[in-house]
Amino acid sequence: MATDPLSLTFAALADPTRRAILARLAQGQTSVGELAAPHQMSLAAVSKHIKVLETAGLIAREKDAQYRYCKLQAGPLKDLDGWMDAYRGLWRDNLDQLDAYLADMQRGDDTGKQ
Amino acid sequence: MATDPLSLTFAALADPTRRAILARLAQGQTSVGELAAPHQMSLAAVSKHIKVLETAGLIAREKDAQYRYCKLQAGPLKDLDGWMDAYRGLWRDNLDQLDAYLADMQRGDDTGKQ
DNA sequence: AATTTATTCAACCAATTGGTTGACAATTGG
DNA sequence: CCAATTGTCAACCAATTGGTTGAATAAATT
Repeated sequence: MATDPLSLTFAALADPTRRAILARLAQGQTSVGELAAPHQMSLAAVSKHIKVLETAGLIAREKDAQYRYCKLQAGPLKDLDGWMDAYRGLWRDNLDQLDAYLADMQRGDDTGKQ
Repeated sequence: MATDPLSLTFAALADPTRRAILARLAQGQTSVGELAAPHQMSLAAVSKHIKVLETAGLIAREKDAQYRYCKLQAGPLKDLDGWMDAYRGLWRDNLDQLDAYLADMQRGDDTGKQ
């Protein structure tokens, strides 16, 4: 796998379990055990997922007694949002094309397709 | 790998070569050969990358003579943008916290950290 | 018809992923 | 001190990834 920050972020998010963990953390920080509870896999497996998120910079850990509290870090998400900036205009255009196409269809005019 | 649409999209984007291909396609449609040219790997390798993007729905192919023209499809990017909606408020908050922290530091006031 | 151009397919390879289990470490509470 | 709780680490496994090369397909050109 590529190790540049953006690739790490995308790769970390390419898993439903990890996205669920992130969604949970969006509500506030929690321990690894609580994060693992909803998932039907071993604690070790969730621990690995959390490490992937941490490596991507998407979460940070804070140690308190025998607990490791995880909290979401927005930085990489913000970078991802920045990456998307280059494409946002594009799907607006796409929709415009679709609108034009549909309008043509309703008019029974097919010159719009060329 | 998970096969749900969002996971496919994130996974497809978790590679610099594939993001470069997408960036190129944002300028307009091109053949596989032209997409491959800037990359120092075999054409077959690029062809595979393109298939990954296609499977994720990020590009579509149109056949013309012996060429396959690829064009960007914005749908999955739009979905990704929608997924981000749940997190955008969050990094605004994070930045606010950072601002508050930095302001405290400058004032020599550390009560803001608790 | 034969050749060139453009692309994919198939087989292969090393490295990585996502899961398992069992052992280990750290901390708390009886 | 001892036991329970919380989490990580290490070894292992099957499946997937990202690359290679060489053969196959399809259309254009000569």
